[in-house]
Amino acid sequence: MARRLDEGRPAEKPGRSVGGGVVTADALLAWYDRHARPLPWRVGPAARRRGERPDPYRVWLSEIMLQQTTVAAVAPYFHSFLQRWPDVTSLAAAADDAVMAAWAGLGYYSRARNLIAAARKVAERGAFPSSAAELAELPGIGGYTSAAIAAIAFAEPVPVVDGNVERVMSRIHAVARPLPAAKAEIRDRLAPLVPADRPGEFAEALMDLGATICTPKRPACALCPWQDGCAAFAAGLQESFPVKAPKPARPVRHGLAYVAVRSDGAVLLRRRPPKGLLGGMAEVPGSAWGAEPASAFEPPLPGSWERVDRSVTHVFTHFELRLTVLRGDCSARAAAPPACWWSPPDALGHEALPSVMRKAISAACPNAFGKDRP
DNA sequence: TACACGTGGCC
DNA sequence: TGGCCAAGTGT
Repeated sequence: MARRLDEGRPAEKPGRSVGGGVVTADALLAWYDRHARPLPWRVGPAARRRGERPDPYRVWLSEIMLQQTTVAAVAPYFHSFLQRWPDVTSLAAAADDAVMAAWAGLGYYSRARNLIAAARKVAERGAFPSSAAELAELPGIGGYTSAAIAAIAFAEPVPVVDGNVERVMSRIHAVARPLPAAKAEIRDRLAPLVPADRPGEFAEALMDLGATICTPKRPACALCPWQDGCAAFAAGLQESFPVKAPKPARPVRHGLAYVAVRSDGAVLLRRRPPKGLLGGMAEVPGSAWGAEPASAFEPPLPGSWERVDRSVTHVFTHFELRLTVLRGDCSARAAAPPACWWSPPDALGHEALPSVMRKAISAACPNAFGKDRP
């Protein structure tokens, strides 16, 4: 357990100090007032001063999209969702597959399934709940997201702990316990710093600090408003925190993918099971994925199948997939097998195809897709 | 607690 | 180039 270096100091404003400077909400908010990132879903400090308040729908949508996903990847999806479904009522009324197709490419597809379910619950009850505890009852909203929405959209003074905050706080206090076990300690150390008047901006500020100054590699400590109170910096060990448990090795799995192409360019697709990996998304027919390369596997249609030169490699979080792609050319009259459908060229780009399946189709048909992703 | 769950960018 | 990383949640 890391010893608190600020033990015994007089309790004025909550915070810790090392070299005379102090870690306070005021210091961070003053930095944020000057350096807040302008983000599409954010009401910045200047707009807040003018009385503008965040829209809970936009805050919620952005927070779901941002789970384990970079700002750069989210921005175009956020804009396209907002244009198509400007409020929770319209999203609640959307067809499931339209939402899944709009989410395609962003990853972690259970988020999209939970997004639909949560939108319908909110539409049913009339509005978003305004407390972190109630928000956490909605599907797809856990400890981080409930706190973030409650703080940013409803000004509830709760500690908001994401990966950025874990990094910042683990450095400030030189937390020796590895993540994720240290999460409770970090939340407890953050809670007394949360200001009652600007809890949402405090959360946004801490995340901005982690994203732009207190970065994983080569943090810009010279620019940090909390530098004077940082135990890791004082010891010259800022890059040694946070301590993390080692990650397990990533196994390789193999599979076969059959890209059946009709003479008019339509591609044969089917729907994956609703839960699990890529749940509810579209795919080309293929074998199961296993540790050994598949030997014999029945094609979805009879005919001649030609192996595509380059197999497709795709890295998931917990395994690496190597797909052998086979292409078969079919007549315009070929019937789709049970539970499959032909997707015409002008529809293919609008299907709920995950990236790995777009790779497989592109390997067999290099011009199958235009630039139709957000 | 530990694992399943996507993707693309960076160095 | 391969490992790491990004505003986590559900089971």
